[in-house]
Amino acid sequence: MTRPTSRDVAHAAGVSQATVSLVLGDKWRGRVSERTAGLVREAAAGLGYRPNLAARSLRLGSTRTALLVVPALTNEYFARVHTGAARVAAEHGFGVVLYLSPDGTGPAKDPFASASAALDGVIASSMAADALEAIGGSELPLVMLDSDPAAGGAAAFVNLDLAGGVREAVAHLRGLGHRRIRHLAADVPSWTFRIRADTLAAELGGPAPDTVRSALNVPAATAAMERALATDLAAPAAGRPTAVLCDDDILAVGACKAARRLGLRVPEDLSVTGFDDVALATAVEPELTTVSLPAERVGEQGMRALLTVLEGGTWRAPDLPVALTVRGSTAPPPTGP
Amino acid sequence: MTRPTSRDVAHAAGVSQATVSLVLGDKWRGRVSERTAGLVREAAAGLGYRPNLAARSLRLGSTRTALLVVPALTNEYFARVHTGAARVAAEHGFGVVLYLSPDGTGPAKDPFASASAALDGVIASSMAADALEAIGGSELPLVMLDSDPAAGGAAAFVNLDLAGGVREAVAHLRGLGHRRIRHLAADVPSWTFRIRADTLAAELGGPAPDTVRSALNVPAATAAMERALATDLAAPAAGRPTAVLCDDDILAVGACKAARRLGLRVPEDLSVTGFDDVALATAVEPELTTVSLPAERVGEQGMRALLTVLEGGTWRAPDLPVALTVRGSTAPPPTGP
DNA sequence: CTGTTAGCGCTTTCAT
DNA sequence: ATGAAAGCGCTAACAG
Repeated sequence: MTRPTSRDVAHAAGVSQATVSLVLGDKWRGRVSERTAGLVREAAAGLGYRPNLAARSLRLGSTRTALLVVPALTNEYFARVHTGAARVAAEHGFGVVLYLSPDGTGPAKDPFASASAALDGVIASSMAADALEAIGGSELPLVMLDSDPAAGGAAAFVNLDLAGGVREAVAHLRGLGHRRIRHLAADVPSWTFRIRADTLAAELGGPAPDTVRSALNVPAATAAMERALATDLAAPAAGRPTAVLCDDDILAVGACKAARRLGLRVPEDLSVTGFDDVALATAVEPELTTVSLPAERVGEQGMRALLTVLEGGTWRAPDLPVALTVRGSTAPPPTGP
Repeated sequence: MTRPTSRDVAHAAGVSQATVSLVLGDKWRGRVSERTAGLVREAAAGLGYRPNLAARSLRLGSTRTALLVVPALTNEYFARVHTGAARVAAEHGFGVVLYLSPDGTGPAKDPFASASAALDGVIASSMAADALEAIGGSELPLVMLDSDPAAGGAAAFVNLDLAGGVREAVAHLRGLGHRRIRHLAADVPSWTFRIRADTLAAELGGPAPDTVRSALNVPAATAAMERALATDLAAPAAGRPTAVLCDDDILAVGACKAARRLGLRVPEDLSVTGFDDVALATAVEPELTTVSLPAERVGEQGMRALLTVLEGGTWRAPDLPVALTVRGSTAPPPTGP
């Protein structure tokens, strides 16, 4: 009752192992007769033959497996990136194994200590940069997601037009009449967030004066924003920020909660915009005006880029477009008293 | 500049390959001298040696890899199950590879078509039952999560005390004064939801009269509940359901949105309870009263169970306890007009 | 204590 | 058109 090997198939079909390999590897055109090929396939199916991947990898020297390095899957954005990457991988007979960077209690200190760590390449998010240090020495092809292209160090980059998203959000708020915009920034030292801050500063014509930082979870964002709002309310109303641009939907949700706790209505008293457009954005009320990011496409492109690099090619592509989705959390600022 | 093999290490250390294997495999006590062992480790470190997992798997016949079958990681519950499973796996030198069942566009039709599919065992959620059919023929050890233990077919089961959770929720609502409780059920043919319905029916002393079914996403739940509520409001107030027990936090969020759209306040006019206690539950307002499920523990236990089975052991454990977390979405029913 | 040897299941020349 | 044989890197008997 042990698993059938290619030798068993060969024996059953009355041919040699080599022939089995050719037929099943789809490399037999003109080298094996139609009839023999049929016999082999029948025998394989009959025995329920499955090639032993370990043996194949050993022989071929490649595992057809990519490592995806992200901070955590509980962040829906990354769950979607994974989905996209896994889909494209599967289409090409590749597998994806995850390495969750040590933000939480990541699975392993060293991605290569993990048993599945026989890898052909790595796809990594900028939010998992620290984890990459562990990989550092490795000579594997690397594709960076949402990272500073100028930084180099990777074989390919997949980026979103985040600057465009920020500009769209700012234009939307300005169009509504907002003059002073606060920035609720993610307190994460990652390029994907720095570019938001830099773009906002450029838009506002100077370093953003009203920046608040918060960890990437709702309670932290609520607390941070509550403090900021309390300060604002204590000061004269004139010139007070009337809108908050948030680095992430999670932060935006926190901002909304904070506003409501202090008796402010969203969007009548305070406008809020988010980033990502995950399910959360439409789960809350009011639904969030937010910059929609094509998370799955990021994963897909990342995998395509890696595949291309592995084939010796070069990967170049424009930034993925993003778009502001206007919903209920933004409105004109309150009119004077 | 090719990757060093154990032979290279042996050569560098001036010993044989076998000795290297013993030392690095930590099986050298009393068989190799301290000094030689040190030499080997030094040489390995110096060369940056990494064992070739494919070769090891081939030799050992086991891959130290488990397949985790879940519907989708974008559901935070399953992302957390994965986190738990991956942690325990890593502690034991195992890897976890994911198979997302075809609810969405799963990565592959056949989990074993995937390249990473050199597996020692499978851990599967009951919500991914269809995917298991594809695996059907396989002789791999199987651990089922949240599935009917009476159904058999698996080497081990990891279950939650969902019935206890339902009973707690009902008791809570009854204690507040609710007499008629509606059930917003997940329209998913999976044991984890059937047990909720069955327990509720038992509690109510008969088949739940006010059941509404919905797909597991916020918009669907909102729509389904909106319809139900509209009917209720058209009927006389007396005897109208005053509380909704939802199979999942996602559904509960939908129920809250529906209520608000029809001008009902939560919890003053309608009480709502959820299931899972994911981040969403505290992101919305009011925060959800919900049955908290230890998702990561489910993943951990699942992996432990599989490890035990792989070692030839038998796994038995009581259902994991759950607990109702009371927050703002439940209150006494409205008093008569 | 350490080295030699065989072989896991597969792919791929090279003969025939 | 097919078969024989070598070898990928590792581990586990068995010798010495």
